[in-house]
Amino acid sequence: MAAKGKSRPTYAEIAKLAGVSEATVSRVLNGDPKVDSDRVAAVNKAVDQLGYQKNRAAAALASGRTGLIAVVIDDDLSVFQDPFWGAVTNGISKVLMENEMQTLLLVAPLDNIDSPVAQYLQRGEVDGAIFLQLHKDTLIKRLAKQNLPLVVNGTPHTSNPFAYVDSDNAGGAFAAVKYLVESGRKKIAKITGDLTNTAAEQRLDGFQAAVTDFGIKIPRTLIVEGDWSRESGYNHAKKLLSKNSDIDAIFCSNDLMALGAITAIQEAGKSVPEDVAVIGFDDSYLAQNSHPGLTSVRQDIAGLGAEAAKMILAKLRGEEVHSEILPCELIIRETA
Amino acid sequence: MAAKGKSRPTYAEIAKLAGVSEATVSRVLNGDPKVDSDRVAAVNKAVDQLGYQKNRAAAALASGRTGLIAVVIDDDLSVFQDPFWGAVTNGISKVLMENEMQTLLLVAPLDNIDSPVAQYLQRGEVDGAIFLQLHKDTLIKRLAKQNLPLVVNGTPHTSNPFAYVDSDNAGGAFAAVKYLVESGRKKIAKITGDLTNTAAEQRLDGFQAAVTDFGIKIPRTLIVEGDWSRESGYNHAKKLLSKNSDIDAIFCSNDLMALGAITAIQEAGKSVPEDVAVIGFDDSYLAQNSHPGLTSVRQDIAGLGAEAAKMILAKLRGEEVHSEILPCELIIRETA
DNA sequence: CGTTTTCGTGAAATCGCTTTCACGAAAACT
DNA sequence: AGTTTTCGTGAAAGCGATTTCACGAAAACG
Repeated sequence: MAAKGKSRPTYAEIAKLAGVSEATVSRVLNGDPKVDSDRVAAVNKAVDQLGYQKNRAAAALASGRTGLIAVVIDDDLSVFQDPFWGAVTNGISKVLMENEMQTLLLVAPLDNIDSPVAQYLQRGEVDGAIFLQLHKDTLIKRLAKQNLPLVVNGTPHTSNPFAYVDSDNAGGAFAAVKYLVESGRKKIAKITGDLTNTAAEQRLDGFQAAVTDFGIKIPRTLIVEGDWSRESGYNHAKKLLSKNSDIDAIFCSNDLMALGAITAIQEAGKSVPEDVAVIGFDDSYLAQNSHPGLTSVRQDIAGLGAEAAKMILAKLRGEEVHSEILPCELIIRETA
Repeated sequence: MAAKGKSRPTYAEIAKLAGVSEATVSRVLNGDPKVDSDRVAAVNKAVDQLGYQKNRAAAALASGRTGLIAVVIDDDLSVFQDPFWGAVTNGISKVLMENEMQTLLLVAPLDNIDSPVAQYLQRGEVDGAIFLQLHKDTLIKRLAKQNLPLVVNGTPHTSNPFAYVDSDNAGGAFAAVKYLVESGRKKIAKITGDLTNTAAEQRLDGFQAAVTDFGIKIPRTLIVEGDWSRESGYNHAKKLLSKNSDIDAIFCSNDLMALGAITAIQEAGKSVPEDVAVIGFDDSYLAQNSHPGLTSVRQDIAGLGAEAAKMILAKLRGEEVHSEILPCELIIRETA
């Protein structure tokens, strides 16, 4: 009576072939250590022989674990305009896949705490979540309270007990300034990102730490707040240069503003890097393909994703997880 | 005896509260039209009252439908370096989510037909798949044979019955050339992409169609094959200019090569666009943020994703699906 | 008005795996 | 040697939906 159809094999067949119970099959397939090794071998052999592959839905229903990790992206931020988050997601996906977990992409506005995404996450349809660049942490807090394992990419504002991964923004900024100082620059301007953003804040902190460390005096007026856009880099640089003709370097908190600054510098009749050196941040596609080549601080983007994934996996295993800060590297090209 | 715990409600509770059977609950929740309207109302009311949310795993096990669509990305192509695929994925995700489906991200090398990804797809753990930029179609063919609904993003080589979405590459190229001709350019060079790629091919076709249409003569030597890289744009442009000092426009099959070409033109002591006009393709982040602003052919990237998603959904509904070609738009900036 | 269809409905089987529980055998204790 | 623990194992009870099937009532038929 046994269906010899084309349908995929189940535990029943494996159990019969291996001469054990279905319970034992389950134990073997889930790596339970206390199964007699002969039986383990028998089951594995049967599995191979039948070309068995587990039905995830059934496993999920029975165990309550879906094998899915959500990558949550705030739509508002037009996150995918920049390849940055794509690369991070890529890194996440790779590590998860190696661990037989899958990546579920959740792109949606996160403003509303009762949005479909929020509901989805609370419904237990994923085993964990990785948030990319989160601002408001109301949702996160709630989810954390519900014991959904989660990891944040980027430093959260509040000192909540969220595990997070981030680049060493301050360290990267420090290295950039160090390099500028060592190449003889004295009057270094800084165009920050939107300072409500922790990354922008940290990059500024690193700048100031370096300035202090190297004992150079930078007047307050040389530090201005941009908004990450090319225009903001252009406008700020223009203003800075008109008021301070002796500026010999501008450090921008991202590449886009750096490119804007370069345009402003050139329009002011000065050359880069001879008159004014420029350093960006991110070592984005833009920096890599600009002309002249933009010197920039590179983040370990794939690493950011990979670490986040590893952290989630560790959490699922019930391990204690600590936040991680990944080092940045200064990539020297032509503008500094 | 009924557990009044915190666990989520199930059909059993809804059925009891609404005074109907579980079967009817299922019918209502799945939109079966032939249920008495009073009962529909009763069930809906109970659902609201209990704050019920369906358990996907259970539904998946029972129905064989997972509610998941895979977005398959070939890792080889470092697809996420360019925000293009991220944007497409974003578009897909949005449409799927509106239809209560989720996006499963599968990033992996697709060379091996027995790779984990391939297995995963064949295992029926997703209801359908959208392939981004696929080259070898061995895997696709096999999956199609297994009746996995799938849609390809980008025109496949073979004239297989795969449904696909693509931009009107030829049309976009045609428009670019038309614009060049209308602004008085006579000697237009073309740097193509890697011609094993269908998009590169189509962009060349469009170029040639326009050239023929407008009755201008372009010597063979003005059409060269690049490889999408900045260097290839630079090198080809340099060579072209040295041999043909009267070139007054270069149309490149992507933005990166266009930027390379601009550098070459400027190094040759000519100005853009006065001496030589340049048009790129993709209207990428790069084009939008270059200086001078790069004139480029924009694809409807989000539309590409959205259409692909809609096509998959239609296929799931059992509808006949036809491939779609989305129009491109010439974005005029400063280089032409 | 009797007979055949159609229609809405509920009971119950099912999807394939996980996990609790109980049990006998072996190991570790008095 | 007798008792208590530990250990590996299988039977069986879920997990929470979907779907088939059969049934009575209503509609349509002759």
